[in-house]
Amino acid sequence: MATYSKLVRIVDRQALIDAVSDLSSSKVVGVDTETTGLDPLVDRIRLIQLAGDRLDRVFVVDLFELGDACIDPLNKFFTGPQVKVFHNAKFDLKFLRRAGLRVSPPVFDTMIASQLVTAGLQVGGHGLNDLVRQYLGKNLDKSSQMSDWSRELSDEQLEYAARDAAVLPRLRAALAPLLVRNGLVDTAKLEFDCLNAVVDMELNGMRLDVERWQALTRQLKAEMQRAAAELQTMLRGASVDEVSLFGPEYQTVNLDSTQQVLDALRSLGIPVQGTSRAHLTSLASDYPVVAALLEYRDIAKKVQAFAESLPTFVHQVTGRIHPTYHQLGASTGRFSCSDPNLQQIPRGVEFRSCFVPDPGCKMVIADYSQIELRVAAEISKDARMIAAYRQGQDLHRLTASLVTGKDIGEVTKDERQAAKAVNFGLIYAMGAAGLRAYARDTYGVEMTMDQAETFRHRFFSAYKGLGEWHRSVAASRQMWTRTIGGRLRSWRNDPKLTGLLNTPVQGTAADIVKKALALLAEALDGTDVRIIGSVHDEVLLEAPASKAEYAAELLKTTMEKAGAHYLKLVPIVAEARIADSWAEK
DNA sequence: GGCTGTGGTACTCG
DNA sequence: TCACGAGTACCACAGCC
Repeated sequence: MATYSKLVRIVDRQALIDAVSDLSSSKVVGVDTETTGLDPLVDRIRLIQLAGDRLDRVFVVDLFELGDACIDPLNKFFTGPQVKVFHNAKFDLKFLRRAGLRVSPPVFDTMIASQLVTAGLQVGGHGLNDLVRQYLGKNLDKSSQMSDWSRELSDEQLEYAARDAAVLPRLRAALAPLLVRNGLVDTAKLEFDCLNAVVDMELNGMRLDVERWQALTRQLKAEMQRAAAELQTMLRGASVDEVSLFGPEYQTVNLDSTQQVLDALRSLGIPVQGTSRAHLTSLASDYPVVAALLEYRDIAKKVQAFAESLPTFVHQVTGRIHPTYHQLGASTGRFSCSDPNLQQIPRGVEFRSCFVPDPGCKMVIADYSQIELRVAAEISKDARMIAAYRQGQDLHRLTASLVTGKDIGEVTKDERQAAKAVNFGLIYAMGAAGLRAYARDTYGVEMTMDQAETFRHRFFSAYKGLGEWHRSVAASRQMWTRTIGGRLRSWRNDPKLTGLLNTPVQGTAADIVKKALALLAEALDGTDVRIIGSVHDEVLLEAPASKAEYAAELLKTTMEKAGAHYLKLVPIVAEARIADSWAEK
């Protein structure tokens, strides 16, 4: 598949300067890299391929030949006005950054563009080869992809490298009209603009106080063993004689097997439907063995999923944890995170206090205040919610006063807590039964079925706009939704009402966080304040102690500015703090 | 008997 | 029995050599 006529291998500085000059005639330049491995913290870039859309040549820059002589000319190009087209830009940007090269917008990522236009519908892959096949009707030979790029390069390798870059401007030309047609230009720009922040978060990672973590792990494991032994004895209650006859090894239950645990509970005469927490909580007060099981589960989860696994992710070179952020990992537009998933580290102080800044540094942490409720107020245009937020009122307290009939000043702590469950549950059209269960399990709030029904009724009498929004979405029978920023999600089969309501709210919150990250990456470029993580409504920075105040102020104002970019009726508030670990409030 | 992949369950987060 | 969105660990099972 010939997509270019000439491959120009660049091995000296002057040739590179000439090449960059030639490329200035192109508005769009495909960029790809070949690296000696997959880890930007260990491996190195061998080649950078540049393919201008107005040239029939592809420049293949050999970094092993050029060394640091490439930095200035390439930085001139990468900060220039041309659209730099990548496929899976995050991968290349991380390696480029490590080589001292920073790419400024405009950037176009064909993988992200493809994910956006399919809007959450599964359509096969978004690999480069998938896109070339789909949009250009050709097949790419990827056989050189995993070849050894650290030695003398064969013609075949060079051709492969050039071809991957050459195809990118053409892919962009195919994808850009689809973004336009689907109203996704702003969303695409948002995603492209926050690439540098994602690169920051992955390259910087977070520091784990390993000794502290290991001490925690030892303690949790001891607790787990105690809990397991106790539970094991209680589960064998019906067959104590057998145990005394055949020894303690007899009839042990695999505590991690729901099947065996269920059988054991039933053989004790306990009427269990399933072994999930929802089934068990109501039985815990009557059956000590059930309480023991819940306690064991609690500790076992912490040991197995977190305590033992996290240290395996500490990087050999940096000593930090570098997770992978999946920019479009969730179909609402949120990030997902893996290897490890730092977005689900338990909230408890004992865990989060192990995440610490480097010596001499502070963590600067900010989160949005009730962002989803605020977005729901904006989308539904509910007059009462909007007024409350404009006046800086506490919405949970307001809801408590509306459903109890009390004055705002007389609302108790417990009532406010109950109202939290009411707010979060009911904005997405939860039923009374669901509300009751949700309030109990999530907030420890007990309410009768009648109370739940009454709360629900009063809630929608108070927030009429919210109810109207629910009715209009239910009546629309739409197969798609959009966030305020225009992000699209489509369904193949009839979506549930709750999904139709939740997606634009969660997605708009994601738009806001991404906008904040994009602004931050730009504002912090060239400083020693680092973006180290993001958890849905929270952004974490690490800064030298002397700059922590500045960073906190910048973080708060930037996050609020991002909110104001999307929300016009409701103010968005972010709260920042300076801390010596992730745990401090 | 041991390996791999898959689906289900349970639990963590916002 | 739980509003939405995720990832991971574990078990159970099917299919394979």
